[in-house]
Amino acid sequence: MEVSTLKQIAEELNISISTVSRAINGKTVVKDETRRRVLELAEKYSYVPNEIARSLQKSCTKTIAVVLPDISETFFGIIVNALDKVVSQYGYMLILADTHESVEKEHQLVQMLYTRRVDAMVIATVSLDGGTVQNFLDTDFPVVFIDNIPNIDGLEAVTIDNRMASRLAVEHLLAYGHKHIAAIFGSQQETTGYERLAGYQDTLCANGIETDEALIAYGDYKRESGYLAMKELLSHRGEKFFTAVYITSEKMTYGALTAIRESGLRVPEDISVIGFDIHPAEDSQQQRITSIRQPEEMIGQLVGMRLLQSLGVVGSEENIPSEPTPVLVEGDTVCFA
Amino acid sequence: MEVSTLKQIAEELNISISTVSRAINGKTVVKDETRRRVLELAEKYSYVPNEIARSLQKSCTKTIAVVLPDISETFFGIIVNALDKVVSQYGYMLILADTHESVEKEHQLVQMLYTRRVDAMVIATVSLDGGTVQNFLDTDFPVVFIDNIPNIDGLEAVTIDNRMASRLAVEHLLAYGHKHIAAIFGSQQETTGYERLAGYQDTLCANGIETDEALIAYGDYKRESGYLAMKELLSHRGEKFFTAVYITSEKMTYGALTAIRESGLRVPEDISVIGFDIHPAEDSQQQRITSIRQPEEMIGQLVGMRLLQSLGVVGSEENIPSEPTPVLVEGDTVCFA
DNA sequence: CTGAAAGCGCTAACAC
DNA sequence: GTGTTAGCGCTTTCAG
Repeated sequence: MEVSTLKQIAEELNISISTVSRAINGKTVVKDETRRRVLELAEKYSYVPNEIARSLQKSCTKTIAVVLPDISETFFGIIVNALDKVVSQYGYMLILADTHESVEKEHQLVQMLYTRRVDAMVIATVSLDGGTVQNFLDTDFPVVFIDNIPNIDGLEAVTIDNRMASRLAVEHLLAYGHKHIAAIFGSQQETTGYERLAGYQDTLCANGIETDEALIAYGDYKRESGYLAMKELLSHRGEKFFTAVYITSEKMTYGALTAIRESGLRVPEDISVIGFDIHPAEDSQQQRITSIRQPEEMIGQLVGMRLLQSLGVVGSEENIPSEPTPVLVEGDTVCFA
Repeated sequence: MEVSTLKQIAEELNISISTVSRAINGKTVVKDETRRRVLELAEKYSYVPNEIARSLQKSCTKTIAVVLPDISETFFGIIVNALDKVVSQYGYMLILADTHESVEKEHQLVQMLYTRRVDAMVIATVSLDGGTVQNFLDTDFPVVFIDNIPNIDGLEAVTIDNRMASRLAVEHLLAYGHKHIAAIFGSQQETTGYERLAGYQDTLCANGIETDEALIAYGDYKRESGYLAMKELLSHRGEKFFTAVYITSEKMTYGALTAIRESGLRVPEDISVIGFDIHPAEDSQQQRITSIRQPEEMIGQLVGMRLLQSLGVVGSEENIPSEPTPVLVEGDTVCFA
């Protein structure tokens, strides 16, 4: 890195540091001649302002923390990409904290981010009780939650209507004549688990179908749990028959598909499947799975706008994109029984 | 954020700031009683050290910049995830700069990172001539290149042997009896474009097959260009027949597959396809494309270790994983003519 | 228009 | 063991 400082330039020119600072920042009025000389020398020494010093002085780092369980999930990748696009226009940069799905690591990282004096934070917490961010709740530190929202009042969150997501899935299946719809959900302690289950039950109920506990299984969003949950459902498909299954996460869907294939059943001929957050490789695959999808790009933008507003860099009158809405993306080859 | 500082604690306790600092950092010896009182008050005030002030003083930020064209590409996501895992163990955090494939933005972001005094940088540059990072070349600032390596001597880079990658692909095709192998490459100004082409040609040559320029098309790694390149190849397939095509990026492969499908040809019955960096949704899809793959996780780890060494936080005797090697992952249903 | 002075919060000699 | 002193590099009153 460079070594030159305002001080060096000031000494060389026999003027004060403040004048050099002013010349470089173009803040207040500086004599043209002076500015010219300063800028010239700055160029010569390839002066690079020290943002750290500036941050200390202004107690603001122009940095936004992004805390995620796994940046390699496409879902998060797209959100971060879109978020970056928005906030970088205002000079903010993202500092990434990958918790690798660990609550302890999340605690630790949030603490570190705290010491680094990030200006704001967006977090997809894996801490079910929101314990990680308890400290922020009473402060005016801007935090926006995504994906998993702790069940605490007054949190700023950007998320889809998870009940609606389930409704879309179930109604789609019903429209195709399915009456026995199994499902796999995540932890009931997370909104993404609880709300999706509720939407599933409500929709069945509204259509005069009684919820059958035996058709519901639970997982932890990871692949293996989807596999096991599906195995279980399939194991008593004899007594508890079903023709379709709704699986509420990408990885669990993949696991479930493996289980179905291993059982010798075909999708969608024998069992219709609706997944969640499935990112098909565009339209290249011959066989695509029908899936509920979230508008990641819009979520990223929304989070960015909200953050920028909290930070006071854009006015609250700015037009913010509307709430993100889940959609059902139909697969190429899915024809229901 | 918290407001309490060492100074506040010191005043409250009527001791010096340095003692408080020492007590909290556990550096030198402090009387037990003193430490106890300091820690107690720190707890009460929920004191959070200011890393910014620390950075300024120590002129080191414990921050590593990651400059990428698109974080939502799974390839990069996995690398970043693995990199983070390694460096976070040593207290380093990643600051992410998404260039959105733009050279100007890359320039601008690298400049910003520079002012933020990041300690090191890993970059997948889109600046073909390496112009973005020219400034670093003579300094001892640690920079590791990935993916696209500017053609400049003495750069630290972590990348696969792209010639070998092509050799794997071509030999695989040859082994299945293909004699007419078309291919789509990226810009010849980038190593990822140039080396892959060279490997393709060398391998054909070594097997007594003359390279036919008419079977080679070029793209820019994006989806649309793969589509167009494939269209072109297919358009004169009458004169220049081929039974297989090797496509050197994930997105171009998807584009090409669309083109093939539109032409009414089937994969792999009519045309065998080998892609690059294809991330199949695990084993869930019935049809998977054969692909050259890079060990992203290892690349991330390797980059992390290298960086840590340059930063002097791990000794150079540490055992570093060996060079990443490309592999060929065979698809489920690909049976060659 | 420019300079002097104070300070952001912390660390690191160097004395006592 | 603990206090004093000096900054790290910059911004920002407040005078002149």
